[in-house]
Amino acid sequence: MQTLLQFIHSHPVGGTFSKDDWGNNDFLGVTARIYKPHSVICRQDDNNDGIFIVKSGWALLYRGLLDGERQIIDTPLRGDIVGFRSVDGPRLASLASITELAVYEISSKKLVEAILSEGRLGKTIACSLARLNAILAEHLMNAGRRNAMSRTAHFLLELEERLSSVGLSAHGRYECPLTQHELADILGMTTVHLNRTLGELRKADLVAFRAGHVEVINRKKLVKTAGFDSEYLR
Amino acid sequence: MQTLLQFIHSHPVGGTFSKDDWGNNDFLGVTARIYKPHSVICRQDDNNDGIFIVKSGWALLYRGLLDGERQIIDTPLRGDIVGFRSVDGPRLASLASITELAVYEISSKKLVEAILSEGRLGKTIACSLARLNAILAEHLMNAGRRNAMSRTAHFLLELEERLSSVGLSAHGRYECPLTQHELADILGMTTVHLNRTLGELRKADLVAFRAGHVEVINRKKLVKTAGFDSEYLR
DNA sequence: CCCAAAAATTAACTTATGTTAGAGAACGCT
DNA sequence: AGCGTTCTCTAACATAAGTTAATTTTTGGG
Repeated sequence: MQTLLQFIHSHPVGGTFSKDDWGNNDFLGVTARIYKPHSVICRQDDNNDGIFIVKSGWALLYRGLLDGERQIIDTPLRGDIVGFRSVDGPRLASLASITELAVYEISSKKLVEAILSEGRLGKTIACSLARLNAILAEHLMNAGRRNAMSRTAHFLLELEERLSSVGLSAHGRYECPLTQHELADILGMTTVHLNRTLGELRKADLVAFRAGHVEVINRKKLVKTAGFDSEYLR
Repeated sequence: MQTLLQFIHSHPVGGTFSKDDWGNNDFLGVTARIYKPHSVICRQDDNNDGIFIVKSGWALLYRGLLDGERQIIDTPLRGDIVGFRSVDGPRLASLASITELAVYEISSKKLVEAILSEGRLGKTIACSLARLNAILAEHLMNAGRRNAMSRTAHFLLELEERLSSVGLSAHGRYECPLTQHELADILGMTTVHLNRTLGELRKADLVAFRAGHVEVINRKKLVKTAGFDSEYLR
């Protein structure tokens, strides 16, 4: 079985983890786990304090409203950190797997201890969180200031970029196991309207999203309609 | 003049900074600055790498789209950190003062050096970023899944809570120098519609926002229409 | 290979929010 | 105190996106 050390060493993504980050703690308390597709890894409002680092697979991080609606906050991908909070307290969001999902788990307390004794780790985590910040800020732009078409285009380009940086996309093609319903939840719109929008994007020969597969057809036009600049993902 | 040390020590907000955080670095390279109202502190796409910690005053952190529209990402308040990036590169957002704004500035490189040598600082920054993440995630909920009325209600309650935690609000009242135009940019809607919405909130005796002053009138009903739970701000 | 369930698609209709335009109110100079 | 500028507020109208509902297609288990 691959250790967190090996994983982090071989996938310098999300926060560019490296061996030195963990100093002499030697990964005490880190557990590797595999979840089945469509299982709930942790629930909003729960009081356990585990933090997850995605090893492989697709997941959804989401928050529910009182009326039963939910908004997907992010789709954590390989190397991303999930569940780090500034203070003790219940979880702010739920995490569910879409595909089979492999993660490393570590308790919040252990991680904080490790950060305190090893400056490099603190830097790594801070950088990873700063990147997540940038992604969330861009999603906020999407939700607030872009229409359905450019919003959808923008997110499909973001996914391509993020997947490509971890070796899961090439030549404008990638596998995306999200249903239209899930994608609509991410983009803060209705399934029906997303479907209309995907149709338009296809008809305009910009991107095609069918059967779990995304294909960028006319990148130049797509980037333009999306108003996409990948800088925020660096 | 107050030093960053003293400030951070006396305002354990945002990331609960404390004296030890800075170890033996003794705040080298930290500058205190004061900006006039309505000045631009830093610009999106600029290449300087300064990081700001807000000491007092109101500011807007925003990102512009190509078509000239902008989305306000956050309103950094006392104790908040602005501008930390995961990698070198141009700024992702602009920062502008609304009122007179006092900040501490430190170069990104210096801050990273300090983090590397002092674990506590890394923890502090990471926690502060985690809190900002939670705030952005909640704004995303707002933009994606709440209508104009609950969105507005939610943000006014958030401001109250954040200001209250730094001693700038009490008894459901606080000063808020934002114009309706700025508030609309934050909430991702038009000035006209925000105006309508504020009118409704006033007529329903939930909150009143007039002349730079906010007053919560019926908290219980307001919290309910907003679907507000302050946990994410802790 | 078939069937049930889930996902995608389309259509008709409704509604929340955007747009444009203008008038009144407040603010900040000089 | 006056005057221009920036805010606030309203109204009439336009439209993107939501709702409901039904049909077709795909998927996965037995």
